[in-house]
Amino acid sequence: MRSYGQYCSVAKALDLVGDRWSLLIVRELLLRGRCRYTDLLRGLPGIATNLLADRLRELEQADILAREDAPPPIATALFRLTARGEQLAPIVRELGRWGAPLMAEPVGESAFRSQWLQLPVELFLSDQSPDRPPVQIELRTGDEPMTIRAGGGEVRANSGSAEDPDLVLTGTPQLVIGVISGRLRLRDATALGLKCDGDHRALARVRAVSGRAQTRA
Amino acid sequence: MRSYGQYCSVAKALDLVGDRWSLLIVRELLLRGRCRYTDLLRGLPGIATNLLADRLRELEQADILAREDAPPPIATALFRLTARGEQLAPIVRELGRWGAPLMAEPVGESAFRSQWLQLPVELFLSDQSPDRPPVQIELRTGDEPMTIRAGGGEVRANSGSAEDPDLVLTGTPQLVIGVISGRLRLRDATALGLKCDGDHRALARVRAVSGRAQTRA
DNA sequence: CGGCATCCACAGTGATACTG
DNA sequence: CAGTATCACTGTGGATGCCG
Repeated sequence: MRSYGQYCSVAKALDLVGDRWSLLIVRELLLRGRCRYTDLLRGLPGIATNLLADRLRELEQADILAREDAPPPIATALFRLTARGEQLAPIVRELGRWGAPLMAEPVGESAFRSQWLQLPVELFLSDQSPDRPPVQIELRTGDEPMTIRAGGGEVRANSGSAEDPDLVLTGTPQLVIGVISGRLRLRDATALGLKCDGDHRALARVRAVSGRAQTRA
Repeated sequence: MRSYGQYCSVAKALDLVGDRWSLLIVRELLLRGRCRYTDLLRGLPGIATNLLADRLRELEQADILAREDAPPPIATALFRLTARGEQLAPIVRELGRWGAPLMAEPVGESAFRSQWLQLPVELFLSDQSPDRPPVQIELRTGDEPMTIRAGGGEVRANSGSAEDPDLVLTGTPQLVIGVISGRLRLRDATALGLKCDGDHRALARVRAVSGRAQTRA
Protein backbone atom coordinates (compact mmCIF):
# COMPACT_ATOMS: atom_id res chain seq x y z
CA MET A 1 0.00 0.00 0.00
CA ARG A 2 1.10 3.51 -0.66
CA SER A 3 2.05 5.49 2.38
CA TYR A 4 -0.40 8.19 3.38
CA GLY A 5 2.58 10.51 3.76
CA GLN A 6 1.12 12.14 6.85
CA TYR A 7 3.11 12.85 9.98
CA CYS A 8 0.42 11.50 12.31
CA SER A 9 0.63 8.34 14.34
CA VAL A 10 -2.77 7.10 13.15
CA ALA A 11 -1.70 7.45 9.53
CA LYS A 12 1.68 5.86 10.27
CA ALA A 13 -0.05 2.92 11.94
CA LEU A 14 -2.36 2.50 8.96
CA ASP A 15 0.67 2.64 6.66
CA LEU A 16 1.71 -0.65 8.27
CA VAL A 17 -1.55 -2.42 9.10
CA GLY A 18 -4.11 -0.59 6.97
CA ASP A 19 -3.73 -2.91 4.02
CA ARG A 20 -6.59 -5.16 3.13
CA TRP A 21 -6.34 -8.47 5.06
CA SER A 22 -3.46 -7.32 7.29
CA LEU A 23 -5.44 -6.93 10.51
CA LEU A 24 -7.33 -10.15 9.86
CA ILE A 25 -4.02 -12.00 9.63
CA VAL A 26 -3.10 -10.43 12.96
CA ARG A 27 -6.48 -11.54 14.33
CA GLU A 28 -5.77 -15.14 13.34
CA LEU A 29 -2.34 -15.10 14.98
CA LEU A 30 -3.74 -13.47 18.13
CA LEU A 31 -6.48 -16.09 18.41
CA ARG A 32 -4.49 -19.16 17.46
CA GLY A 33 -0.86 -18.37 18.23
CA ARG A 34 1.74 -19.92 15.96
CA CYS A 35 0.29 -20.95 12.61
CA ARG A 36 1.39 -22.69 9.48
CA TYR A 37 0.75 -21.04 6.14
CA THR A 38 -2.10 -23.42 5.44
CA ASP A 39 -3.69 -22.81 8.82
CA LEU A 40 -3.79 -19.12 7.98
CA LEU A 41 -5.22 -19.83 4.57
CA ARG A 42 -8.02 -21.85 6.13
CA GLY A 43 -8.60 -19.30 8.88
CA LEU A 44 -8.97 -16.50 6.34
CA PRO A 45 -11.65 -17.72 3.94
CA GLY A 46 -11.69 -15.56 0.84
CA ILE A 47 -8.02 -14.58 0.77
CA ALA A 48 -6.05 -15.46 -2.35
CA THR A 49 -2.88 -17.42 -1.71
CA ASN A 50 -0.65 -14.89 -3.44
CA LEU A 51 -2.10 -12.12 -1.30
CA LEU A 52 -1.45 -14.08 1.87
CA ALA A 53 2.15 -14.55 0.80
CA ASP A 54 2.45 -10.82 0.01
CA ARG A 55 0.98 -9.75 3.32
CA LEU A 56 3.11 -12.14 5.35
CA ARG A 57 6.20 -10.65 3.73
CA GLU A 58 5.06 -7.10 4.40
CA LEU A 59 4.11 -7.81 8.01
CA GLU A 60 7.40 -9.58 8.56
CA GLN A 61 9.27 -6.55 7.22
CA ALA A 62 7.27 -4.30 9.53
CA ASP A 63 8.37 -6.44 12.50
CA ILE A 64 4.77 -7.42 13.23
CA LEU A 65 5.23 -11.11 12.69
CA ALA A 66 8.16 -13.49 12.36
CA ARG A 67 8.76 -16.65 10.41
CA GLU A 68 10.12 -19.45 12.56
CA ASP A 69 12.08 -22.38 11.29
CA ALA A 70 10.13 -25.41 12.35
CA PRO A 71 10.95 -27.48 15.40
CA PRO A 72 12.29 -30.88 14.17
CA PRO A 73 9.17 -33.11 14.17
CA ILE A 74 7.42 -30.77 11.71
CA ALA A 75 9.04 -29.95 8.40
CA THR A 76 7.43 -26.58 7.87
CA ALA A 77 7.75 -22.92 8.79
CA LEU A 78 5.56 -21.30 11.39
CA PHE A 79 4.35 -17.72 11.68
CA ARG A 80 4.00 -15.94 15.01
CA LEU A 81 3.44 -12.39 16.19
CA THR A 82 6.39 -10.39 17.47
CA ALA A 83 6.09 -8.33 20.66
CA ARG A 84 5.22 -5.38 18.46
CA GLY A 85 2.57 -7.45 16.73
CA GLU A 86 1.00 -8.52 20.00
CA GLN A 87 0.59 -4.86 20.88
CA LEU A 88 -1.97 -4.68 18.10
CA ALA A 89 -4.35 -6.63 20.33
CA PRO A 90 -6.18 -3.51 21.65
CA ILE A 91 -6.85 -2.37 18.09
CA VAL A 92 -8.29 -5.73 17.06
CA ARG A 93 -10.27 -5.86 20.29
CA GLU A 94 -11.79 -2.41 19.77
CA LEU A 95 -12.64 -3.26 16.18
CA GLY A 96 -14.35 -6.39 17.44
CA ARG A 97 -16.28 -4.48 20.05
CA TRP A 98 -17.38 -1.83 17.57
CA GLY A 99 -18.39 -4.50 15.08
CA ALA A 100 -20.33 -6.60 17.58
CA PRO A 101 -23.73 -4.99 16.85
CA LEU A 102 -23.23 -5.91 13.19
CA MET A 103 -23.42 -9.58 14.13
CA ALA A 104 -27.15 -9.18 14.71
CA GLU A 105 -27.82 -9.84 11.04
CA PRO A 106 -27.97 -13.51 10.03
CA VAL A 107 -24.90 -15.39 8.86
CA GLY A 108 -26.11 -15.59 5.28
CA GLU A 109 -23.29 -16.25 2.86
CA SER A 110 -20.60 -15.33 5.38
CA ALA A 111 -17.94 -17.88 6.17
CA PHE A 112 -17.49 -18.90 9.79
CA ARG A 113 -14.68 -20.50 11.80
CA SER A 114 -15.27 -21.57 15.34
CA GLN A 115 -12.00 -20.07 16.55
CA TRP A 116 -13.55 -16.65 15.97
CA LEU A 117 -15.78 -17.31 18.97
CA GLN A 118 -12.78 -16.60 21.17
CA LEU A 119 -13.09 -12.90 20.49
CA PRO A 120 -16.62 -12.33 21.83
CA VAL A 121 -15.82 -14.65 24.74
CA GLU A 122 -12.88 -12.48 25.75
CA LEU A 123 -14.76 -9.26 25.13
CA PHE A 124 -18.04 -9.99 26.83
CA LEU A 125 -17.59 -12.75 29.39
CA SER A 126 -15.95 -12.72 32.78
CA ASP A 127 -16.08 -14.97 35.82
CA GLN A 128 -18.83 -13.51 38.00
CA SER A 129 -18.28 -15.94 40.91
CA PRO A 130 -14.55 -16.57 41.21
CA ASP A 131 -14.97 -18.51 44.49
CA ARG A 132 -17.37 -21.11 43.18
CA PRO A 133 -16.19 -24.31 41.46
CA PRO A 134 -15.25 -23.98 37.78
CA VAL A 135 -17.78 -24.54 34.99
CA GLN A 136 -17.48 -25.63 31.39
CA ILE A 137 -19.72 -24.61 28.52
CA GLU A 138 -19.42 -26.37 25.21
CA LEU A 139 -20.38 -24.48 22.06
CA ARG A 140 -21.36 -26.52 19.03
CA THR A 141 -21.50 -24.29 16.00
CA GLY A 142 -19.46 -23.96 12.86
CA ASP A 143 -16.68 -26.32 11.90
CA GLU A 144 -15.65 -27.66 15.30
CA PRO A 145 -16.72 -27.43 18.95
CA MET A 146 -15.32 -24.86 21.36
CA THR A 147 -15.24 -24.99 25.12
CA ILE A 148 -15.49 -22.09 27.53
CA ARG A 149 -13.93 -22.72 30.92
CA ALA A 150 -14.61 -20.32 33.79
CA GLY A 151 -13.03 -20.54 37.21
CA GLY A 152 -10.85 -18.67 39.65
CA GLY A 153 -11.81 -15.35 38.13
CA GLU A 154 -10.77 -16.27 34.61
CA VAL A 155 -12.66 -17.19 31.46
CA ARG A 156 -10.90 -18.93 28.60
CA ALA A 157 -12.07 -20.46 25.36
CA ASN A 158 -10.35 -23.31 23.56
CA SER A 159 -11.21 -25.46 20.62
CA GLY A 160 -12.36 -28.98 21.30
CA SER A 161 -15.12 -30.59 23.34
CA ALA A 162 -15.46 -30.40 27.09
CA GLU A 163 -14.84 -33.56 29.13
CA ASP A 164 -17.81 -32.93 31.39
CA PRO A 165 -19.73 -29.85 30.28
CA ASP A 166 -22.18 -28.14 32.60
CA LEU A 167 -23.96 -26.72 29.58
CA VAL A 168 -23.95 -27.40 25.85
CA LEU A 169 -25.19 -24.80 23.38
CA THR A 170 -25.93 -25.95 19.84
CA GLY A 171 -27.13 -23.68 17.03
CA THR A 172 -26.17 -21.14 14.43
CA PRO A 173 -23.18 -18.87 15.06
CA GLN A 174 -25.59 -15.94 15.12
CA LEU A 175 -27.53 -17.35 18.07
CA VAL A 176 -24.44 -18.48 19.99
CA ILE A 177 -22.70 -15.14 19.53
CA GLY A 178 -25.91 -13.28 20.33
CA VAL A 179 -26.04 -15.04 23.68
CA ILE A 180 -22.34 -14.53 24.42
CA SER A 181 -22.37 -10.86 23.54
CA GLY A 182 -25.50 -10.28 25.60
CA ARG A 183 -27.56 -9.15 22.65
CA LEU A 184 -29.89 -12.11 23.14
CA ARG A 185 -31.21 -13.55 26.35
CA LEU A 186 -30.93 -17.30 26.61
CA ARG A 187 -34.68 -17.78 26.53
CA ASP A 188 -35.00 -15.62 23.44
CA ALA A 189 -32.22 -17.54 21.73
CA THR A 190 -33.81 -20.91 22.49
CA ALA A 191 -37.08 -19.57 21.11
CA LEU A 192 -35.15 -18.79 17.92
CA GLY A 193 -33.71 -22.30 17.67
CA LEU A 194 -30.73 -22.55 20.00
CA LYS A 195 -30.48 -25.96 21.65
CA CYS A 196 -29.48 -25.75 25.25
CA ASP A 197 -28.63 -28.88 27.28
CA GLY A 198 -27.54 -28.75 30.88
CA ASP A 199 -27.47 -26.25 33.69
CA HIS A 200 -28.56 -22.83 32.47
CA ARG A 201 -26.94 -21.17 35.46
CA ALA A 202 -23.50 -21.88 33.98
CA LEU A 203 -24.20 -19.05 31.58
CA ALA A 204 -25.14 -16.60 34.33
CA ARG A 205 -21.76 -17.41 35.85
CA VAL A 206 -19.92 -15.75 32.99
CA ARG A 207 -22.27 -13.14 31.58
CA ALA A 208 -21.60 -9.64 32.87
CA VAL A 209 -24.49 -7.22 32.69
CA SER A 210 -22.05 -4.36 32.24
CA GLY A 211 -20.49 -6.02 29.23
CA ARG A 212 -23.63 -6.12 27.15
CA ALA A 213 -23.32 -5.04 23.57
CA GLN A 214 -25.79 -2.50 22.33
CA THR A 215 -28.74 -3.94 20.51
CA ARG A 216 -28.94 -1.28 17.87
CA ALA A 217 -26.39 -0.91 15.12
CA MET B 1 -14.51 -2.27 -0.87
CA ARG B 2 -15.54 -5.85 -1.21
CA SER B 3 -16.90 -7.43 1.91
CA TYR B 4 -14.64 -9.99 3.56
CA GLY B 5 -17.65 -12.26 3.83
CA GLN B 6 -16.64 -13.48 7.27
CA TYR B 7 -19.03 -13.82 10.17
CA CYS B 8 -16.66 -12.16 12.64
CA SER B 9 -17.12 -8.76 14.20
CA VAL B 10 -13.58 -7.65 13.34
CA ALA B 11 -14.16 -8.47 9.68
CA LYS B 12 -17.60 -6.83 9.75
CA ALA B 13 -16.08 -3.69 11.27
CA LEU B 14 -13.39 -3.62 8.59
CA ASP B 15 -16.09 -4.08 5.94
CA LEU B 16 -17.31 -0.62 6.98
CA VAL B 17 -14.17 1.28 8.01
CA GLY B 18 -11.36 -0.79 6.48
CA ASP B 19 -11.33 1.14 3.24
CA ARG B 20 -8.36 3.30 2.47
CA TRP B 21 -8.85 6.82 3.94
CA SER B 22 -12.00 5.93 5.89
CA LEU B 23 -10.48 5.94 9.36
CA LEU B 24 -8.48 9.07 8.57
CA ILE B 25 -11.71 10.86 7.68
CA VAL B 26 -13.08 9.71 11.02
CA ARG B 27 -9.89 11.01 12.68
CA GLU B 28 -10.45 14.44 11.17
CA LEU B 29 -14.05 14.58 12.32
CA LEU B 30 -13.10 13.38 15.80
CA LEU B 31 -10.39 16.03 16.14
CA ARG B 32 -12.21 18.94 14.55
CA GLY B 33 -15.90 18.22 14.93
CA ARG B 34 -18.16 19.47 12.15
CA CYS B 35 -16.27 20.06 8.91
CA ARG B 36 -16.94 21.40 5.48
CA TYR B 37 -15.89 19.33 2.48
CA THR B 38 -12.96 21.65 1.88
CA ASP B 39 -11.81 21.46 5.50
CA LEU B 40 -11.64 17.70 5.15
CA LEU B 41 -9.77 18.00 1.88
CA ARG B 42 -7.18 20.22 3.54
CA GLY B 43 -6.99 18.03 6.62
CA LEU B 44 -6.31 14.94 4.51
CA PRO B 45 -3.34 15.89 2.34
CA GLY B 46 -2.92 13.32 -0.41
CA ILE B 47 -6.55 12.32 -0.85
CA ALA B 48 -8.08 12.79 -4.28
CA THR B 49 -11.24 14.84 -4.29
CA ASN B 50 -13.30 12.13 -6.00
CA LEU B 51 -12.19 9.62 -3.39
CA LEU B 52 -13.21 11.95 -0.58
CA ALA B 53 -16.64 12.30 -2.14
CA ASP B 54 -16.88 8.49 -2.51
CA ARG B 55 -15.85 7.80 1.07
CA LEU B 56 -18.20 10.41 2.49
CA ARG B 57 -21.06 8.74 0.69
CA GLU B 58 -20.06 5.29 1.92
CA LEU B 59 -19.58 6.43 5.50
CA GLU B 60 -22.90 8.23 5.41
CA GLN B 61 -24.61 5.04 4.22
CA ALA B 62 -22.95 3.12 7.03
CA ASP B 63 -24.41 5.60 9.54
CA ILE B 64 -20.95 6.69 10.61
CA LEU B 65 -21.29 10.30 9.56
CA ALA B 66 -24.11 12.59 8.56
CA ARG B 67 -24.43 15.48 6.17
CA GLU B 68 -26.04 18.52 7.75
CA ASP B 69 -27.78 21.26 5.87
CA ALA B 70 -25.93 24.42 6.75
CA PRO B 71 -27.09 26.86 9.39
CA PRO B 72 -28.23 30.09 7.62
CA PRO B 73 -25.08 32.28 7.72
CA ILE B 74 -23.07 29.66 5.81
CA ALA B 75 -24.27 28.41 2.45
CA THR B 76 -22.62 25.02 2.59
CA ALA B 77 -23.13 21.51 3.90
CA LEU B 78 -21.34 20.23 6.98
CA PHE B 79 -20.24 16.73 7.87
CA ARG B 80 -20.34 15.38 11.41
CA LEU B 81 -19.99 12.00 13.08
CA THR B 82 -23.10 10.17 14.19
CA ALA B 83 -23.25 8.51 17.63
CA ARG B 84 -22.13 5.32 15.94
CA GLY B 85 -19.25 7.18 14.34
CA GLU B 86 -18.11 8.67 17.63
CA GLN B 87 -17.86 5.15 19.00
CA LEU B 88 -14.95 4.65 16.63
CA ALA B 89 -12.86 6.88 18.91
CA PRO B 90 -11.26 3.97 20.83
CA ILE B 91 -10.12 2.40 17.57
CA VAL B 92 -8.52 5.61 16.34
CA ARG B 93 -6.99 6.16 19.77
CA GLU B 94 -5.44 2.69 19.89
CA LEU B 95 -4.12 3.09 16.36
CA GLY B 96 -2.56 6.37 17.42
CA ARG B 97 -1.03 4.82 20.49
CA TRP B 98 0.39 1.89 18.54
CA GLY B 99 1.74 4.23 15.89
CA ALA B 100 3.35 6.64 18.36
CA PRO B 101 6.79 4.96 18.27
CA LEU B 102 6.80 5.42 14.50
CA MET B 103 6.91 9.18 15.00
CA ALA B 104 10.53 8.89 16.10
CA GLU B 105 11.67 9.08 12.51
CA PRO B 106 12.00 12.59 11.08
CA VAL B 107 9.12 14.30 9.30
CA GLY B 108 10.82 14.06 5.91
CA GLU B 109 8.33 14.40 3.08
CA SER B 110 5.33 13.77 5.30
CA ALA B 111 2.60 16.38 5.40
CA PHE B 112 1.68 17.84 8.76
CA ARG B 113 -1.36 19.66 10.16
CA SER B 114 -1.21 21.16 13.59
CA GLN B 115 -4.64 19.80 14.55
CA TRP B 116 -3.05 16.34 14.59
CA LEU B 117 -1.24 17.40 17.77
CA GLN B 118 -4.50 16.95 19.63
CA LEU B 119 -4.14 13.20 19.46
CA PRO B 120 -0.82 12.84 21.33
CA VAL B 121 -1.99 15.50 23.78
CA GLU B 122 -5.07 13.45 24.65
CA LEU B 123 -3.14 10.18 24.70
CA PHE B 124 -0.11 11.16 26.72
CA LEU B 125 -0.86 14.22 28.83
CA SER B 126 -2.93 14.61 31.96
CA ASP B 127 -3.17 17.22 34.68
CA GLN B 128 -0.75 16.04 37.36
CA SER B 129 -1.64 18.82 39.84
CA PRO B 130 -5.36 19.47 39.57
CA ASP B 131 -5.35 21.80 42.60
CA ARG B 132 -2.76 24.24 41.31
CA PRO B 133 -3.70 27.20 39.08
CA PRO B 134 -4.15 26.40 35.38
CA VAL B 135 -1.28 26.62 32.91
CA GLN B 136 -1.08 27.25 29.18
CA ILE B 137 1.52 25.88 26.80
CA GLU B 138 1.66 27.20 23.27
CA LEU B 139 3.00 24.93 20.54
CA ARG B 140 4.39 26.58 17.44
CA THR B 141 4.91 24.00 14.74
CA GLY B 142 3.31 23.26 11.42
CA ASP B 143 0.70 25.45 9.82
CA GLU B 144 -0.77 27.20 12.84
CA PRO B 145 -0.19 27.48 16.61
CA MET B 146 -1.93 25.20 19.12
CA THR B 147 -2.50 25.82 22.80
CA ILE B 148 -2.58 23.24 25.57
CA ARG B 149 -4.57 24.28 28.62
CA ALA B 150 -4.30 22.27 31.82
CA GLY B 151 -6.31 22.89 34.96
CA GLY B 152 -8.82 21.33 37.31
CA GLY B 153 -7.69 17.87 36.33
CA GLU B 154 -8.27 18.34 32.63
CA VAL B 155 -5.97 18.86 29.67
CA ARG B 156 -7.31 20.21 26.41
CA ALA B 157 -5.71 21.32 23.18
CA ASN B 158 -7.16 23.92 20.83
CA SER B 159 -5.89 25.68 17.77
CA GLY B 160 -4.80 29.27 18.17
CA SER B 161 -2.31 31.15 20.32
CA ALA B 162 -2.47 31.44 24.08
CA GLU B 163 -3.32 34.82 25.62
CA ASP B 164 -0.69 34.50 28.30
CA PRO B 165 1.33 31.30 27.85
CA ASP B 166 3.44 29.92 30.68
CA LEU B 167 5.59 28.13 28.13
CA VAL B 168 6.08 28.35 24.37
CA LEU B 169 7.60 25.47 22.42
CA THR B 170 8.83 26.16 18.91
CA GLY B 171 10.34 23.58 16.58
CA THR B 172 9.71 20.71 14.22
CA PRO B 173 6.64 18.52 14.72
CA GLN B 174 8.99 15.63 15.47
CA LEU B 175 10.53 17.42 18.45
CA VAL B 176 7.23 18.77 19.78
CA ILE B 177 5.53 15.38 19.54
CA GLY B 178 8.60 13.67 20.98
CA VAL B 179 8.30 15.84 24.07
CA ILE B 180 4.52 15.40 24.37
CA SER B 181 4.63 11.64 23.97
CA GLY B 182 7.46 11.34 26.48
CA ARG B 183 9.87 9.86 23.96
CA LEU B 184 12.16 12.87 24.40
CA ARG B 185 13.06 14.72 27.55
CA LEU B 186 12.79 18.47 27.30
CA ARG B 187 16.51 18.96 27.67
CA ASP B 188 17.23 16.42 24.93
CA ALA B 189 14.72 18.09 22.64
CA THR B 190 16.24 21.53 23.19
CA ALA B 191 19.63 20.05 22.42
CA LEU B 192 18.14 18.87 19.13
CA GLY B 193 16.79 22.30 18.25
CA LEU B 194 13.52 22.82 20.12
CA LYS B 195 13.09 26.41 21.28
CA CYS B 196 11.61 26.65 24.73
CA ASP B 197 10.54 30.00 26.21
CA GLY B 198 8.99 30.34 29.64
CA ASP B 199 8.51 28.20 32.68
CA HIS B 200 9.71 24.64 32.04
CA ARG B 201 7.69 23.39 35.01
CA ALA B 202 4.49 23.88 33.00
CA LEU B 203 5.48 20.76 31.09
CA ALA B 204 6.01 18.69 34.21
CA ARG B 205 2.48 19.68 35.16
CA VAL B 206 1.00 17.64 32.32
CA ARG B 207 3.49 14.88 31.58
CA ALA B 208 2.63 11.57 33.17
CA VAL B 209 5.53 9.19 33.68
CA SER B 210 3.18 6.25 33.24
CA GLY B 211 2.04 7.52 29.88
CA ARG B 212 5.44 7.38 28.23
CA ALA B 213 5.61 5.87 24.80
CA GLN B 214 8.25 3.29 24.15
CA THR B 215 11.39 4.60 22.55
CA ARG B 216 11.91 1.66 20.24
CA ALA B 217 9.74 1.00 17.25
C1' DC C 1 -15.02 29.53 -4.19
C1' DG C 2 -17.14 25.03 -2.59
C1' DG C 3 -18.54 20.50 -4.02
C1' DC C 4 -18.30 17.50 -6.63
C1' DA C 5 -18.16 14.35 -11.64
C1' DT C 6 -15.30 12.62 -15.39
C1' DC C 7 -11.34 10.71 -17.45
C1' DC C 8 -7.18 8.16 -17.50
C1' DA C 9 -2.73 5.72 -16.25
C1' DC C 10 -1.48 2.60 -13.05
C1' DA C 11 -1.11 -0.18 -8.84
C1' DG C 12 -3.46 -3.50 -6.06
C1' DT C 13 -6.74 -7.52 -5.91
C1' DG C 14 -8.54 -12.13 -6.61
C1' DA C 15 -9.30 -16.53 -9.20
C1' DT C 16 -6.93 -20.12 -11.17
C1' DA C 17 -3.08 -22.79 -12.54
C1' DC C 18 1.27 -24.38 -11.75
C1' DT C 19 5.79 -25.78 -9.19
C1' DG C 20 9.67 -27.44 -5.90
C1' DC D 1 2.78 -27.91 1.98
C1' DA D 2 4.13 -23.46 0.72
C1' DG D 3 4.20 -20.86 -2.10
C1' DT D 4 5.07 -18.40 -7.43
C1' DA D 5 3.04 -17.07 -12.09
C1' DT D 6 -0.37 -15.30 -14.82
C1' DC D 7 -4.06 -12.44 -16.01
C1' DA D 8 -8.64 -10.08 -15.90
C1' DC D 9 -10.50 -6.82 -13.15
C1' DT D 10 -11.20 -3.08 -9.79
C1' DG D 11 -9.71 0.70 -6.93
C1' DT D 12 -6.58 4.71 -6.51
C1' DG D 13 -4.68 9.13 -7.39
C1' DG D 14 -3.76 13.01 -10.38
C1' DA D 15 -5.69 16.30 -13.55
C1' DT D 16 -9.27 18.71 -15.20
C1' DG D 17 -13.98 20.34 -16.01
C1' DC D 18 -18.55 21.72 -14.55
C1' DC D 19 -22.06 24.10 -12.03
C1' DG D 20 -24.45 26.94 -8.47
